[in-house]
Amino acid sequence: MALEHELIRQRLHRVREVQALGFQPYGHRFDFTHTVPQLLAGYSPKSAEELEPRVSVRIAGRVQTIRRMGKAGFAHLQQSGERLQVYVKKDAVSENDYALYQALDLGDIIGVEGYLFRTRTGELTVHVEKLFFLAKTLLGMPEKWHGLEDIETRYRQRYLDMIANPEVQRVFASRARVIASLRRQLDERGFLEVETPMMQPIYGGAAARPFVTHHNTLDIDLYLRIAPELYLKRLIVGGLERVYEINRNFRNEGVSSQHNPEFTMLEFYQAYTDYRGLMDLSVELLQQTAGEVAGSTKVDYQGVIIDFGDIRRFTMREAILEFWNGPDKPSLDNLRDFEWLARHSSAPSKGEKLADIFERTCEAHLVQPTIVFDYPVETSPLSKNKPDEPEMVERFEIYAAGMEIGNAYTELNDPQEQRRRFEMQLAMAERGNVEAHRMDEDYLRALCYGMPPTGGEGIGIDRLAMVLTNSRSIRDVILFPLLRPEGELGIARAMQSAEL
RNA sequence: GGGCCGGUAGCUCAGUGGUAGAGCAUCUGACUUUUAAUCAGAGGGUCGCGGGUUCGACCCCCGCCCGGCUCACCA
Repeated sequence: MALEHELIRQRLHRVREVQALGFQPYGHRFDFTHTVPQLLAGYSPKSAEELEPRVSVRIAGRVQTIRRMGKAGFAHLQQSGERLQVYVKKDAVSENDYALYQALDLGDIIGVEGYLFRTRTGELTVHVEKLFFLAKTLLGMPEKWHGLEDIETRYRQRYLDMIANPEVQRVFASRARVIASLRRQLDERGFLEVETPMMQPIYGGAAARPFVTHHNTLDIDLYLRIAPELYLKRLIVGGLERVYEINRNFRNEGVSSQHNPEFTMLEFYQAYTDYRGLMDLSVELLQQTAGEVAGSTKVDYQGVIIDFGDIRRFTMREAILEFWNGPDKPSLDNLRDFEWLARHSSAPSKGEKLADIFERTCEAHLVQPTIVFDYPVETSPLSKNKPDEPEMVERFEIYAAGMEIGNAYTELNDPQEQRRRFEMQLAMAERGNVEAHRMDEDYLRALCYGMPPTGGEGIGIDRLAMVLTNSRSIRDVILFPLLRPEGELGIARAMQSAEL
């Protein structure tokens, strides 16, 4: 018989025991005076003498350790990833409370009432006078020394990961601070937060394959958005001159340590500026966010200090020259020459060849925060041409830790040119590019009403959070990353057969 | 999708072509300031799944499932 099965039986028996002592195995409200982190922060610096007169506390938490020694014992209660010790002495509590202490299992959630003191070894501890039972665990906790290390289990059962690996909670707290910081900075600058459709009849705003779903009553297929861009720019047409949205995008593509099929993007649009203005704004946003989240513009990422205080800027062609590694180093003129580009890339068009060479030559080297600007028109169907070089557009990307974390451009607001760009994309689609942009007539119509000159930018929240939390995989900053389903667990059956 | 690596007790991991192991956790007992508490004893396994080879397979072979890394693609 499986242990898990047996353990559930044992634990259900414990539930009876707890009830027999007059406690509810799944309690109701518990009013506490402090959280564990509050007590640790407030009283860790205090000496034993400073804990007089007695400081009375009521706290709740999950039992993480138990050391029983006959007529007394210790336990650690964990809350928000931090642990505080409690001491239960037979003489100091009621008979029932001591019996409850004897019946506790690792993982149970309890409350205690008592006062603070320091043990002989100096650890801040609650001297317990009263116990409360709040919730029973029926399954075993991960091992106390190594914790939960199996990566698959950590992602599938994130709650266990958080119990066993308290630093995980801190990562997600930092992720929340990234979002809060960006939101506050944009609000302060007069940007309005909006929400646009996630289910779209025509997808667009990025080069990606979509997820398809179906609405029954209307009997239409809809696409989960790959980007909110075209809706946000409709709002610019309508006069919301500074808008932003922070929410999920969905792209039906590969999964990797840098890609999850659903991911969080900040997109913001500002009328009457251009990509140069956005470069300056981006630098401010990133420096401020790094400072708030990591405590400094210099952050340690996998052993390398990444400095958001010093963000370099290269044109795409300059970046290729800068990071070219090997013989046959090109000149700037080479990078404008179709023949030279064709010798170094098999991508279909001149601009795609340049972008292809850039990605292969530079991306891995862009560890320090870097703005790369001026992109080929073929790869940027929604960006405005450079006036003096129409085959290039006013676009930049922000790289850090070898990843693209931002993408911005002067928005194309000429509807005739936009129409031609869509047609160019349709031609690319005919040649087999499954990610080429679709014709969006409704968006064209909006542009026909006149969109002010505008700069727009997207920042990948997950990747930024990776850099600022020193996380190696995007799955470490997404609470429930996409995994293949596990199949039947059999736990319902085990619980059923263990029922008393 | 390709290549490489992994899946053994609840957790962390050993293991060998010949009856499946350790530590922690669990259960029983001792212990009134311990802290990876300690001490004595006990239980717990379809060795990811399915085939094959073999007198005999956790181990060798084939297929499949799940995960990690990496390449391709993408942000």
